[in-house]
Amino acid sequence: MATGRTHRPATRSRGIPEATVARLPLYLRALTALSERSVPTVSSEELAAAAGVNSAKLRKDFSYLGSYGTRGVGYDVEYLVYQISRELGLTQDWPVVIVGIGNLGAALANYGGFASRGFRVAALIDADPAMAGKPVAGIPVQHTDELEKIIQDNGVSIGVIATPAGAAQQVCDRLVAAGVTSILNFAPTVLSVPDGVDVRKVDLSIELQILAFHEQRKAGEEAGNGAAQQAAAARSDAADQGPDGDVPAVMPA
Amino acid sequence: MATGRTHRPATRSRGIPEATVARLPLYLRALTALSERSVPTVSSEELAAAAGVNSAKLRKDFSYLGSYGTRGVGYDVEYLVYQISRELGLTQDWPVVIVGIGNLGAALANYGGFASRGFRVAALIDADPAMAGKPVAGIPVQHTDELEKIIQDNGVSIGVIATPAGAAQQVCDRLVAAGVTSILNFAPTVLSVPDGVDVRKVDLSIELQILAFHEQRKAGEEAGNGAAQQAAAARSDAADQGPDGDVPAVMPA
DNA sequence: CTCTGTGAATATCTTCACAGCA
DNA sequence: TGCTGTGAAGATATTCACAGAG
Repeated sequence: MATGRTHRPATRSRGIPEATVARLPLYLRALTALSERSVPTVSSEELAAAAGVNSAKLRKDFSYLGSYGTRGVGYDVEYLVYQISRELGLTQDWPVVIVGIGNLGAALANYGGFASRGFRVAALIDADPAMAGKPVAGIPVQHTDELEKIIQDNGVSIGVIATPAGAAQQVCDRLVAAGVTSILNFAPTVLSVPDGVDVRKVDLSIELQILAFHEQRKAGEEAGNGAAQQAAAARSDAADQGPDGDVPAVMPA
Repeated sequence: MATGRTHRPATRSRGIPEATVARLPLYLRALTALSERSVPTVSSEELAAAAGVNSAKLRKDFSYLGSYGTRGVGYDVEYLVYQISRELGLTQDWPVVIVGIGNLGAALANYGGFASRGFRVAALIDADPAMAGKPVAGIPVQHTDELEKIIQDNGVSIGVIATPAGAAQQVCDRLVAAGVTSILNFAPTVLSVPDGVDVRKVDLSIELQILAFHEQRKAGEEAGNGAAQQAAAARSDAADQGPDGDVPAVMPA
């Protein structure tokens, strides 16, 4: 099955574009904050500002979910929180395992945001026998030998890989064989998985390199400008994780 | 405010599309691995497989950099490593500060991939006075009061924020005021920055939510199928930022 | 012949701009 | 009115498919 070329048509899962799905968590976070402040409704303009996107995009995104707003008024915060949560599948509980309990794995285990939204750390797994039984974030680390059993006993379908790069593919294979179909990969490697398994990666080094690229370009273009330029407060804001506006590129003063 | 309409033409930094820039680090990693194995040349097909992308995309990406390949042969590994490194600005040294030395900050400080490619941890900064002076990853933590001085003395233009969400914007403002123009944000908040400052974010919780969305859909579509995968159903795959597709691409033995 | 480089065709995403409901 | 919802336009990104260099 080497050179796949199964060429799926990119298949936006149901009818919701992938780009929209990636923004839903952002909206949800902003809405949750509003909800905690007991704000009853928001306009697309306000919510968009809070989420760091433009309002037309937000409205278009919501239009894929249905018509949950009221013209002339805005969106009901609580209702929207519920709808987005449901759409994202956060109304159910997702047991997650973290494999590789080094510095990063431990940090992830301790990360509060984990538990907050439907995700529950079902187990911590590490290959080092010395770690076995040692509690991290209140959860005892288990040995890799138990991996398959843990996955099955807990009905885990989401796995987080925080091992060194060299071990990642092997761990991945075992997770998938045991039934995991979604993987969040922190190891700096490309993982091969069968069709039907989702992989997302988080890679510090790649992010820094992308920043360096733009940084270098800034230095080159402003070619003489030294330090902090208090650009007229223009306060654009970092939108998506990816393409944020930036790029002064001969800014039109 | 929001509706600035400054409408810069999206300005792909020079002429290199953002999507291509985001993949260059991936290619570079694959090439570096080949280089270490002393492989002299690669075809677009092989390199694409190693990087987890399709070969047409890779060739198109490289075409933005110039014509560095040889028809009928492939690409010279060493040469390409050099060209991509230069394009990404990795031939120079980038001092980086990490602000917020909790579990995550400490993990990042210890992360090897940091130093590997032109990035150097110039300083660790934390608001907790009790942390001051304590070495993490061999680097003594300094107090937030020193932030501006550290940035200026070291000529830092890239900052990493690993503080709690509540402190992130404030830290961000100080970094920017001190001269930082690229920020990697690990805090689960949207940061506002002036024009000309790049922000990229890494957010565990968002990634998990995106996986949950697809996971839910899988469960729904296969609707009767119990455990193991092997769904014939339509497949989406890791999209967005992690454009490693399904990519079986097993090494051609 | 093989494999790059690229125009052209698609597919996807973003933004505009405005009809029309509350 | 004020704001949502959305067709249509515009911008990016991906993929195809093949001319042509080596």
